[in-house]
Amino acid sequence: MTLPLFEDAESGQPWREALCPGAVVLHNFATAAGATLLTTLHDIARQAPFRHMITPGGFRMSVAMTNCGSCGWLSDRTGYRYAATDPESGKPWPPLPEAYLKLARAAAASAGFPDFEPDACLINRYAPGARLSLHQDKDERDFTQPIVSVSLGLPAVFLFGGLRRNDKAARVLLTHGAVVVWGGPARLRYHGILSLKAGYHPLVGEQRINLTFRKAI
DNA sequence: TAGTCCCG
DNA sequence: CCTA
Repeated sequence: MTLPLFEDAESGQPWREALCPGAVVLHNFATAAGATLLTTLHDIARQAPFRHMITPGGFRMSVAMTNCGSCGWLSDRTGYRYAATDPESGKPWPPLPEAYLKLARAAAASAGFPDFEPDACLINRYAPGARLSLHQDKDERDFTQPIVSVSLGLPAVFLFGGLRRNDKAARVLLTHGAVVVWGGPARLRYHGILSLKAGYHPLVGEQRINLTFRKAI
C-alpha cells in the first residue's frame, strides 16, 4: 500500500513526486508491467488502429490515438466526446484488459483515490515531434473521479499547469513506467506534453505510448 | 458568438 | 476556420 520513497530516478525503484494537492507522479510504478501492457496493446491496435484525429478547429493532431473500454474519447470537426463505438469501423472499442484495470486502480489507490472505476482508456502514440498543447480533461461526467496516465517508452516532458490556461506550468520528465494521477482539487488543471525528442527505447522503440484512464460516463 | 487537445 |  505505502510506496517506498527513493530519490534516485535511475534506480528503477518506485518513488513519488508530489505536484500539488491532488496530483502525484508515481515514478517506475508500471515499469515491471510494461512488457505485458505492450503485448496487449498490439492486440488492441489490430482491432482499433491508431489514427490522427481532427480538432474542432479542423487541425490534424500530431499524436495518433485509439481507445479501449466501454467508451472511447474522440475528436472531430463537431467537437470532443466519448462514444461506445469506433467511428472508423462501427464496432465497439476493444474491451479494457483486466491487467490495465488492475494497474489503473492500484495507481489511483496509491494516490489517495481508492474507488476509481475507469470505463475509458485513451491510448496516445507519440512519434518524434508529436506534442499535445495545454488542455483540460473536461468531457467526463464525474469530476470526483481522477485521471490516471501511464507513460511507456521514450521520455517526455509533461507540463502541469493550473486551473487557468495562462497559469505557469511545472515541467516533469516522465520516463518509462511513470504514472501520473490527478484528481480532487487538481482534476481540472491544464496539462500537456512538449514535442517528443527522438530516441530509442529497448522495449517500445522510437516512440512514446501513453495510456490515459478515465471514468467518462 | 463562444470555444478551440492546431501550429508558430 | 468551423459548428453548436
